[in-house]
Amino acid sequence: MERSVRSRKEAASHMRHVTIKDIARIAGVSTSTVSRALSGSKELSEATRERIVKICNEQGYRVNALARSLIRSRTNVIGLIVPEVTNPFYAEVSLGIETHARQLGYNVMLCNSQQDTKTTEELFGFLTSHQVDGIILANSHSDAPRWIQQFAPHLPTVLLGTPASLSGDEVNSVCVDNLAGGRLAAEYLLSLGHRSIAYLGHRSGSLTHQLRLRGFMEVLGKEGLTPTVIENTADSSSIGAGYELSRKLFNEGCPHTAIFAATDSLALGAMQAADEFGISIPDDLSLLGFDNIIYSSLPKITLSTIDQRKSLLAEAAVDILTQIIESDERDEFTHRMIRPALIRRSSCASIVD
Amino acid sequence: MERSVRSRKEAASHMRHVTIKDIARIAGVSTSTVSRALSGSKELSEATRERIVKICNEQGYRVNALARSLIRSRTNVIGLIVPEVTNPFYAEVSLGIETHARQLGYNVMLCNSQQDTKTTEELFGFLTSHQVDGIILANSHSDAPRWIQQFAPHLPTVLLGTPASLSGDEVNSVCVDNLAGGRLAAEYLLSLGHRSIAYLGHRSGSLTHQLRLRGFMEVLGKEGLTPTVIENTADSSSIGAGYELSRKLFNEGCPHTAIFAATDSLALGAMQAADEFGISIPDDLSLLGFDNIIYSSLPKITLSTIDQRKSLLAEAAVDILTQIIESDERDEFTHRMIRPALIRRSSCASIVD
DNA sequence: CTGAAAGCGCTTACAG
DNA sequence: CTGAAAGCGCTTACAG
Repeated sequence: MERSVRSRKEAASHMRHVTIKDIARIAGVSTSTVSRALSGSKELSEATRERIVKICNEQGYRVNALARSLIRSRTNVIGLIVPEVTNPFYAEVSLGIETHARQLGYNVMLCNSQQDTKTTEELFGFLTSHQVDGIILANSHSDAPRWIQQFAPHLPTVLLGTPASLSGDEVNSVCVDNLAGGRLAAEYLLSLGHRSIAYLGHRSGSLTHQLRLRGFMEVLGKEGLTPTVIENTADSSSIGAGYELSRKLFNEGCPHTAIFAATDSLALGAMQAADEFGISIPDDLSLLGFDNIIYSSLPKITLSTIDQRKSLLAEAAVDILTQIIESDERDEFTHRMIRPALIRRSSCASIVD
Repeated sequence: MERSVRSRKEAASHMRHVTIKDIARIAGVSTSTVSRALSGSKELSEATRERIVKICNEQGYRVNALARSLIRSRTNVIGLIVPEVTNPFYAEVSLGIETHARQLGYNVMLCNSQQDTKTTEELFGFLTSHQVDGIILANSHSDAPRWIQQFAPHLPTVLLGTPASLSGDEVNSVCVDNLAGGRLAAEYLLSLGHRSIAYLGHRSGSLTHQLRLRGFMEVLGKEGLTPTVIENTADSSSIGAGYELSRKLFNEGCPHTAIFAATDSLALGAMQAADEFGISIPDDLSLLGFDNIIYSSLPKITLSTIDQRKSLLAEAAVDILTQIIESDERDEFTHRMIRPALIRRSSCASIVD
């Protein structure tokens, strides 16, 4: 009788999941014992635990993560908000975060904010509602620290990609050392013999860009050199922006032997423009990027660049976040810098006099 | 007394979330009423519902999705398993799926399987354990239909990217019409005047490739033409594979005026090889790809190709899945084909005699 | 070593 | 229109 009601239900909806109760009944023990057998609690005999585990496998039992999380008040999932996964930088970061998190026993819920503040706010709400243990916000918008403070004041969070402004902002952050990156770029170009260099696509509103430029100028300055800074007034460092800026530069008769672009995308735009102007890279002009997005390694592109080391960024973000989660520490804030790396491909050549 | 215990707890861990009980106490109603006010149940007076909603906002209340899902036995989250988000094809598909799902009130949990069977199995288990309402598996491996049947026999699922083998496989699927894509490629190349064409990188184990080739040959056949098929024995259609295959072809003195590559990545490899051999595209050789990955639109690349229309694929997959979820229908299987589109860029030229 | 009981934060018949 | 009660599937002190 009861059996028949049961099967009716099963037919109507998808198969009922087998629960801890079913296992308990079959094993002839209490649900507490089953629970303990599964949680690896060592306060029960090896014999029963094995028997129970065996039954679970036979029955295809899977713990209901919802119920478990509800009672443990831990979900072991962390939220990740990126502008768009289709951006290769964030795709790599996402993969790195997911992989590393899984190794540490966490799963990630990935959300695309489309670089929209309202959406970002909603996503924070959504993730909170799903009781994530923490959130990583990957974003280089200068308001990002504020978003974190407003939208998730009580949750462990880390900001990936922008340095949190130097003081006052109570957020954890991970980013590449942009200052060092700028220096690295200058040293490399200098070592190749370049002395007349343009810095392409500086967005003065971007903290990241500011730091890159500062490091770059610092090193050139020691040689008594000053780069020509080409400002980007658009609001993103797109290929298109790099193209427009470079066209203008080439039209005016570019006097430089090398261009350091604020990002790889800008450099890609510069390549396109150079192509149209019959300027050969690197024979006529050396071109150095920043980011090392996947595109840059493509055949026919092979852009030399400064690597952001996305997997290190990803790992550091996960490490910091999980430490906060597991230590319950909310009064300290850590800022981690990753050392950038020079990637030599074929877009820079040395000047032979 | 109780108060002081409470605040101690708050200090120790992160702030306790405000629950439905707190709201009920403040509003002077029962938790049932609060619940009803939030679920939009219309069986309560507009006055109280407004009052309750106001209190919820003031208190920053957010429903606990875990508890709600547990009792509703619906999570409104769908699982998505892709090989790797860093693959631009899957990045676009992921973004499309997340965006469309969110519009329909679903959230997605994205997992990277790294194209590994064991990982795939674990991910199915993980998602099941998290009680997702359904799973989309984006994968072009020919075993994919079997994975679905084995790992998620009782869950709504859809396979994106491969056609489920024509009968027997009880899975839902969405993919581009590869046969039509092959035809489209042939028609285009023919219209440009090409008569001696190579089909580059055919993997005979791939159902997708088989269909592309069949459509391609069908149209050429009508003109009495047969393409030279260059087999790819490697297990993936990488840029590297395309490069190696093309090098060999060019070394042997390529007699063709056009190459149709089985995928864009292969075409990219062909570009690289052509560059090295001093073969100009499209002046000396026309090159047509398949997929339309983002790379193909990059400056200096501008590959003509057959578009897989990822956003349509994504939407169709979500639509099918949510319909199954909401209808509880488990005995029908739908296979949706998306029409491919020709993208003309600059890698194909017409032959002038 | 094992079980009964309480409870995580909700929702939803069932009464009124 | 509203409340008391049961229950979703688990875990974890508390007893024994």
